[in-house]
Formats: sequence, structure tokens, C-alpha cells
Amino acid sequence: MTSTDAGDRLARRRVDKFEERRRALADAALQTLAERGYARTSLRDIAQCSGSSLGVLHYYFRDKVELITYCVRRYKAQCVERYDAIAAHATDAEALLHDAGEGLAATLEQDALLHRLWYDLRSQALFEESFRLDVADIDASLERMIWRIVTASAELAGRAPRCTSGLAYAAFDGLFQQSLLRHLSGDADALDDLRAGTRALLTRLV
Amino acid sequence: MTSTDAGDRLARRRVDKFEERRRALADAALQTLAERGYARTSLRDIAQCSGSSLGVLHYYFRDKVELITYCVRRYKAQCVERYDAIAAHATDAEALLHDAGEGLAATLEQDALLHRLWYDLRSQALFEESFRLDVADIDASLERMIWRIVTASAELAGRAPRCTSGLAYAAFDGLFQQSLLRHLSGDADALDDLRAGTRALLTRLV
DNA sequence: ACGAAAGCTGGACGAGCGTCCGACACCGCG
DNA sequence: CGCGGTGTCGGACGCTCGTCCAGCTTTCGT
Repeated sequence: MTSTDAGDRLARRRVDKFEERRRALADAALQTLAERGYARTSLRDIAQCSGSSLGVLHYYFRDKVELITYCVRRYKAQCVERYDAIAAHATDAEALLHDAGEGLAATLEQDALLHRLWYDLRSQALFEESFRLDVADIDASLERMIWRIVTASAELAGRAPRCTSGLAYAAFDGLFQQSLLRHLSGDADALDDLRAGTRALLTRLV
Repeated sequence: MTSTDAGDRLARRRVDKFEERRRALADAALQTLAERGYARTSLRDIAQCSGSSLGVLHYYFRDKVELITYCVRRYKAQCVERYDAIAAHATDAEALLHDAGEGLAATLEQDALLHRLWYDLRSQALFEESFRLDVADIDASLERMIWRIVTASAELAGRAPRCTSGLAYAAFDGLFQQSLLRHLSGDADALDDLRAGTRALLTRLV
């Protein structure tokens, strides 16, 4: 083993540790962002909620934009992973209709705060150029997720989808967003309406 | 005429002038908000863009929240007025399909910035309780507008709507929001896709 | 065990924020 | 003309923000 090999291993381990810490900080930051919203969250809030300090944040992230961007990327990873499971195993059309509604409703209930953050960030992207690429990326992931459900539903029903992937996503996204707003406002019917709406959309669009 | 009558007239004229100035300031503020977004707009920005000063803003509005709320209410008035025209005069189903798509596309193109502000404010409402009532109010107006189009379309086609008013609004809202994001990102197909999507949604939902 | 590098701390700094206020211009009335 | 009320201005105030840094502690290869 040469000395440069040892150096490489060393450097790699250091980088790994650095990255791991970044991830931990970003996850804590994501939690805080989800609770207070993008515009109302300061680096001091994030530092306090993650039990670290301002200096640490600046040690691991050049500035606030880099931290936020890193957080959003992590969020996206969680998002895709979470959604990939929804349309996985359904053997008949009726079961898929049910599972899709239940999946979306469960997601809305369990991760309401994270999705609130997502809509917040997407709105920011309307104003801030620098967010648009990441937002478009996440949107594309979600669109693929919805499209998998739609095509699976069509296949099980022996039909072809009667809409484009973009339209299906837009409609489901609107439904989910509206449900989220009502759910967070304390509307008890929001979840059931999301289930019913999912079923309705799915049967109209295929 | 008694002296109190004269006093009343005088007081009323003063109040009118006061309200008129508030409106003018709010309209200018709305312009600035639409351009820079809620979180990035300071009272100094608003003062500068409206050619007034910080002191004037505070003379006519107790604080920033009152100014913003007043702006949103004015926005809502414009909004409803603007939309009421869309589904007004269509004599056959095909014409309505066409008019609805053109109306939404024209709105998207002409008032992109105002709608961007609307989505911004609605996202803020997810976090800030104090916005929710006004946002819910505007949402309800928009939902009624969409529902008028859907029912008119169903009637002209000799059918009944196959969805609830809430689902129709959610779907159209999602479509419009997605189109807005793409339009602002410079996607040249956004407008055409909105037209096509409107037609598709309308034919699937009735 | 020791020295250097990595990791971390708390506070300082200037900018920008919402708010507030004293001073001044304007105008109709006595 | 002078006077009080209305409208306006620009700066001061206290605060929070993101950024940055001097210096301390911890870690770790040698």
C-alpha cells in the first residue's frame, strides 16, 4: 500500500463524514423549514432547532441558498422514495382505485407539513429563478409518479389513458393542494374528499 | 340645513377622500407585490414604487398586515370582476370549449404576475392563519367561476356535470398553476397546453 | 505525547426591516 | 391675516437578518 493510497482513503473518510454531517444538518433544517415556512425561517431558527450554532451552519454550507438548495434536494429524494410505493402492487382496477386514494390520503395526513413546504418552495420558484431547476425536477418526478398510477389504472381497466401525463399531474396536484389547504384549516372532510376526488379523477381520465 | 348636516357632509367627503387615497396606495402596492413577491417586498419598496413615502403608508394603514390585507381584498374584487366575463355568452358547446380555453389562456398571458402573487399568498396562508379567511374567500369565488363554466358546458351539451364543484375547481386550478409556472419559465408551449388542457378537462368532467 | 488540522463557538458587523415621530407644507375658515 | 387641522416627509429607533471571524476544543496521524 502506497502512501497516496492511504491518503486517498483518509480523504474519502473525511469527505464521507463531512457529507454525513451535512445530511444531518439538512434534515434538521428541513424539519424547521416545514414547521415555519421558507420566508419565516432564519439560520438562527435552524441552528437552534438542530442544536448547533450559526457558525456550524456556515462551516458546512457556504451560504443560506446552498443550505436551502441542499435541503430541497434531500426532500426530493425522500419524496420520490415515498411515492414510488403507492402504485406498486394492485391486481385489479377497483383495488388500484382504492389504493391510490388511500395512498394519497395517508400521505396528506402523515406528511402534511412537508408538502406544505413543497408548495411554499414551488411558489418561491415563481419569483426566484434559482429555485426553478430543482422545482421543475421534483415536479417531473411527481408527474411520473402520477402517470404510473394512471397507466396502471388504464391497463387494469383494459383501456388507454385519455389524457396526457402533464394534464393528469396538473389535475391531481390541484386536488392534493386544495385538500392540503382544507386539511390544515381543520376541515374534517378534506381527507374523504381527497379519496373521492382521486377515484373520480382516475375514472374520468382513463 | 342644520350645522350637523353640514358637518356630516364634510366628514363624509373627508372619509371618501381618505378611502380613495387608500385604494390608490393599495393598487400601487399590489403592483409592487406582484413584481417582487410577498416575502421580498418591503414597505420601502412599496413607498418608492408608488411615489410616496414610508410615513404616508403608515398614515393610511396601521401596519403592514393591514396594508397587505387591504391589497388582497382589492385584488379579489378585480379577480371576480375579471372572471365573471369568461363564460358569459356562448351559444353552443363547441364555442364554449373554445372560449373557455381562450379566456384562461388570455388571463394567464395578461395577468401572469397577479396570478403569481395569488399563488404566493395562498401558500403563505398555509403557514399564516391570518390569511386563511381571505384566501378561502377568493378560492370560493374562483370555484364558483369554474363551476359556471362547467355547468354551462354541461347544459349546452345536454348532459349533467360528472363531478363536484370542488373537484372541478381543484383540477382547473392545478392546470392553471402548472401552466403559469411553465409560462414564466419561458416555455412557449404553456399557453397552447393550457388551451388543450382546458378542453380536455371540460369534456372529461361533464 | 505532541503538533497540526478539523470542528466548533459566540459574538461582532453592517444592512435592511417595520415602526414611530417631530417638523413642516398646505388649505379652508374665522 | 393668523390659526388649527389634515397630509406629508425623512430620519431615528430597535430589532433581526446573513455573514464573517478570532480563538477555543477536539481529533488524529505520527
